[in-house]
Amino acid sequence: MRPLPAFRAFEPEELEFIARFKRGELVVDRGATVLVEGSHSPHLYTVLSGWGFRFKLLPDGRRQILNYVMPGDLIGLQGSIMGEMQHSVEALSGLILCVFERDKLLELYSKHPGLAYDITWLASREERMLDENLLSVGRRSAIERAAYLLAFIHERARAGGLGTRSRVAIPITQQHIADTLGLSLVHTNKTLRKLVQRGVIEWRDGGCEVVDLQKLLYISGWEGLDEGKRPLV
Amino acid sequence: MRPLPAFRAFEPEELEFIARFKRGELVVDRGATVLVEGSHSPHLYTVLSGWGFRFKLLPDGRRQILNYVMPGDLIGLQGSIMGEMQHSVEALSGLILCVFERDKLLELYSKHPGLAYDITWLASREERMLDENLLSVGRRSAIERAAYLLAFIHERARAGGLGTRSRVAIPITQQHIADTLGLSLVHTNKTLRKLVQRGVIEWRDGGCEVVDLQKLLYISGWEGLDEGKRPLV
DNA sequence: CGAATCCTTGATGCTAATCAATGAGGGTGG
DNA sequence: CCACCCTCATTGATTAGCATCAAGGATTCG
Repeated sequence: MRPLPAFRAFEPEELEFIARFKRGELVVDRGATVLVEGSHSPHLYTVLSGWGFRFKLLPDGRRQILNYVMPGDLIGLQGSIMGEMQHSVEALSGLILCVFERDKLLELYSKHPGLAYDITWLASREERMLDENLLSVGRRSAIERAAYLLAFIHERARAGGLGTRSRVAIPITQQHIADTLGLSLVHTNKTLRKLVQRGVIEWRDGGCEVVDLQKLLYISGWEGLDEGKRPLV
Repeated sequence: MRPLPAFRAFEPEELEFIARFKRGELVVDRGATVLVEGSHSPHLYTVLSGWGFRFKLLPDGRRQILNYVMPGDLIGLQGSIMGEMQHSVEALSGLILCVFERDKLLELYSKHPGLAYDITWLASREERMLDENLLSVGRRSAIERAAYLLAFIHERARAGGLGTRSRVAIPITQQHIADTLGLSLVHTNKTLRKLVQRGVIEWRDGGCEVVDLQKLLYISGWEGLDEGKRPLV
């Protein structure tokens, strides 16, 4: 994954530290829960392959999906830094994770300021994505939200090297989209049908694909992702 | 502010570095904009006193307030780390800011890993607050959202040492609340009236005060803030 | 073949948006 | 000092967007 154009180049000693920092790999099945709200995980993970999502639940079961996780994303940082996980993470597809020891995070901060900075970069980027999602859920109409979300996921996936030739199969159900947008399942379905009818997306066999990104961006009123090189811890 | 029970103790050399890191103080009037979306600010700030809010705008003027900033909060980190501000910040009251040089952030990371860790802690905490706000806007009803928001602001302010004897005057208009909750001004007013009638909050002269925190928490279905010691950069 | 999961569609009702208007301070300039 | 304006809060009437209810179809899997 490192050679991908999206990722910054690392120093040899940084790579060496990361290799030592790494504890092992974890394979998670589709639908399994990786991290649970309220738990104290001794680990921190980097996604090597697959898709997942972060979410929170209300006591009565209402679910809000906060963001999606894709290869290169760090998960469990909040739990490592603040003690207790405040959200859960579930696998959308089979997931391979690189496992890190939470306790070694302090060592990373003292010995590798460049990597520490990268971690802050990732945290900052997550915040940026959340800001945009909150804007969407709070102020955009149903169709704008749906268009924004799909364009956003599509762009992120493309930037991370997923899919082939501008096409990405997004492994998601309409229930996930509904829980991300803060809409009901039924209304989400009706909204997505409109996008399909306008020919901007296609929906097939348990997933979705963006057909016309430009039109999707236009509907959402969003300008698209604009990230330079990013770190990969 | 440092002696407050909410903040962690620092080492003398850390304090010394922070003092050198500090560039000066900035006084901002109520209603003024501190940081603008799209700009490249050479500075990073810590709030010394006053209230403000972070927000984003859609091209047609719809506004979403993302979070509130209070004494001890760091603002502009996103801009410093990722280059361009992706949100704006406006002063809700008169604001005094401690100004830091963006360029010295790298030096901080190399020489003071403890402080670097603190900055990540703060970023992580911001993410946690955003997660909770997103859950609120996406999945809670109007009255739950309003109750949650006011309880949340109240608790944060109390934890930061604002107000006296469990009472805090929150310097906010109903338009701000509406733009935070993703509701219209009219509906927000009607919802707040219900909270006033139930005797859980009071609304007076351009602000709001929580009267019965327990009942407010009950209405919102939220369990309250639970932070231990926090850093203050 | 029955069960489970996911998608789809129509009917109905409620929550919240929009429209419209009024009132209560506070500040400013004549 | 008062008339005017501006901001903010408030309230009623109407409309629209979305939720909820209900049911059925398609596909996969054991």
